[in-house]
Amino acid sequence: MNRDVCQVTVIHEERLEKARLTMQAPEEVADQAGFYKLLGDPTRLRLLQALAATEMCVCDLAALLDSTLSAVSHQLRLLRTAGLIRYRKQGKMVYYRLADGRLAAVLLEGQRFMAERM
Amino acid sequence: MNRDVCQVTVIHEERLEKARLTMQAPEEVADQAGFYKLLGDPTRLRLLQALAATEMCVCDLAALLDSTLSAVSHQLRLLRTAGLIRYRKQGKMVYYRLADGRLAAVLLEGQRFMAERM
DNA sequence: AGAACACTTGAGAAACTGTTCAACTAACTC
DNA sequence: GAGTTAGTTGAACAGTTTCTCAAGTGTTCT
Repeated sequence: MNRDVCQVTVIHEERLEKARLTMQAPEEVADQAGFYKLLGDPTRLRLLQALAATEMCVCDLAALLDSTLSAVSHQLRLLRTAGLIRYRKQGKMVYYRLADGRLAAVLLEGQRFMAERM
Repeated sequence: MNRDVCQVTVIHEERLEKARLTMQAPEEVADQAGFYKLLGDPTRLRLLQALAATEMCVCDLAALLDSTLSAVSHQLRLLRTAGLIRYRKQGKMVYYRLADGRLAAVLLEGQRFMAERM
């Protein structure tokens, strides 16, 4: 954080104004960045891609990612508390699924974006 | 990483098969997660949102984010080497812009997703 | 040439992240 | 009840990230 005042010389004040219009408020930016941060880890992204296909229990997910129950459970908790996934208990098993079908759409759009650029 | 073999019991083999179809290959997942990771930092996300509005020099961006030239330059380098932004030099100033208009679309879709969920 | 400006870069510190391991809960089985 | 299985949780550790500070580059100005 800066001391008191921004000492940096502003060159194009009109561009700053234009940019301020399209930018989100600080709190919204934090939420948005938090969302992307969750997608920004390979383990979590694979979990989400898997759950986009079908509901699965933790055991399945651990086997699919060739990981441990513990590691998967920790990551599922993060996705869960962020509201990206939901779960239901059945006996001693816990089934996870995407909370929102539109998340699958967002993931697909991200894949398309990466695939199409050169 | 696991030792040799996955000791986890697979409960629903058919679900794993279904999931494997929608999931990306490991290398693609890494790229995709790397992309989201870049968006997952408030400073970088604000830079991208700003550049989605208009081309700007580093000085402008530092003033806009109330940050330092150094901090902004470090983050711009990450976005630059990832190919998300480009720059042109004009005299002693460096103007940055989004490399791809579709990135602005992706950012907007992300905002819409966050805004619409309850 | 020398000073000023816009920006970049490397190193270091502080904070954060993701995994592992061990201990735990809760449900099912014998 | 004792044992097993599915899953969660907390602590600890290794690795990563982001900022700051100081030093550097290259361009403009006088």
